[in-house]
Amino acid sequence: MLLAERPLEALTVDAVVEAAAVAKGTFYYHFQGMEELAAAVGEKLGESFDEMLAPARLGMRDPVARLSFAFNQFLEKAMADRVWARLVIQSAQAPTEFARSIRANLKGDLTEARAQGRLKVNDVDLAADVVMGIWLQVTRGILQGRTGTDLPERALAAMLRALGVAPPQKRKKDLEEV
Amino acid sequence: MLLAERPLEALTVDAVVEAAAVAKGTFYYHFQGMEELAAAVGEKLGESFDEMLAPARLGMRDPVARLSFAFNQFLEKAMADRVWARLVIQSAQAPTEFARSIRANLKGDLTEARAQGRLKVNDVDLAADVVMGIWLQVTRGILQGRTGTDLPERALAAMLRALGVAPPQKRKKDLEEV
DNA sequence: AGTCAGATCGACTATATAGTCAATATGAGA
DNA sequence: TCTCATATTGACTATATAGTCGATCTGACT
Repeated sequence: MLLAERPLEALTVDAVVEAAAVAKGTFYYHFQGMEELAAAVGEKLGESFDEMLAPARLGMRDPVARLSFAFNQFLEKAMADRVWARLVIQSAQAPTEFARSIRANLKGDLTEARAQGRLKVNDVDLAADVVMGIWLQVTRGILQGRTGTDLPERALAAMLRALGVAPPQKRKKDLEEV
Repeated sequence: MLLAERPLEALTVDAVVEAAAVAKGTFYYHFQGMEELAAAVGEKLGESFDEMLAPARLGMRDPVARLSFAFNQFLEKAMADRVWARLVIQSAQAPTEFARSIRANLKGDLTEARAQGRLKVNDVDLAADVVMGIWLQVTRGILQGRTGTDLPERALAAMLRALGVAPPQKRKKDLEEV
C-alpha cells in the first residue's frame, strides 16, 4: 500500500515498520533494505499478473485476442482495486523487472500479430508503446475518478484502432472461449 | 535538471544548492521550500509549451490540425532535448498545475473536433487519455533510446487512428500553413 | 520441563536533511 | 565616496532516517 502511494525513493523504512506495526530490527531481519522490499513486492505483483493471464495463455491462439483479453482484464482489475492500480502505475513507470516482463509479453503477442499481417503499425516497439501508453493513462484516469462499466471495452476499441487491426468478428468468440 | 532526474519527493534542498553552487540560505531567500521551487519550474515549463504552441493557436482553425501539430512538436522536442523530456514526464504524471493545463488545452481541441463529428471516440476524457497516454509513453520510449526521424509522424498516425479521425487530406496543408 | 533455531524487539549511533539567522558582500544611485 | 536595499553566506539547531546489535521472545520438538 505504501509503495502504491509514493515512489520508492520517497518511502522510508520507518514508515514501513510503523504501518506494519513491527520493530525496525524485524524489517532488517527480512530485507537488506528498501530496494529488496520493493523487489519482493514487484515479484508478488508479477505473480498476480501471471494468474490473471493464465487462462489467456492456455486457451487463446490468436495473439490479438490474448492481448485484448489482458488489456481488458487489467482495466477491470484497476477499477475494482484502486491500491493495485496505483501500485501498477508506480511499478510500470520505473524500470523494474516487472515492467520489463510485461513489455516482453506484450511484444511477443505483437510480433506474432505482425507476422500474420494483422497490424498497420509495423514497428513492434512503437506498437508496444501505444498499447502500454493507453493502458497506463486510462488506469490513471480510473484513479482520478473516471467511471463507466464500458470504459475498458471503449479503451480497448481505441487501442485496437490505433494498432490498425481489422475490427474482428472473432474477438467476442475468443473472449468467451475462456 | 535535478527535477528531471528524480521526483519532487526525492529531491533535497542540499542537492539543489550544491548543484547550483550556492549557499543554503540563498535558496530559502528565494523560495519557501522545494514545493515552491517545483512550482516555479513548472511555470517555466508551461511557458515553453505556450511558446511552442503559439503558431498553432493563431494559424490553425482545425482542431485536429492543432492537436496534431502539438503532438508532433512535443515529440520532436523530446528527441532534441532529453532533459526537457524527462522533466515533462515527471511533471505530467504528478497532478501539477502544468499537467492540468495541458489536459485542458487538449480537451478543448477534442471537444471542438467531436462537435464537428470528426471523432469515433465520443467520450472526450477517454480521448484525452488516449492522446496523452500515447504521447507520454512514446516520450518514455525516446528516453529509453528509441530512434527514427519518422517516429513522431508514425506515433501521430497511430494516435489519430485511435481517435478514429478520417485520414486527412488537409493535414499536410494545415501543417504547412505555419 | 528443557532446548534451541528462528524471529522480534527497541535503544543506540551515525548521518542526512530541513529550516534559521546574524554577519557579510554587492552594486546602483546620491 | 557613501548609503542602503537587496542578495549571499555558512554555521547552527532540530528533526528524520538508515542501519546495528545484544537482549528477549516464540513455538516446535524432545
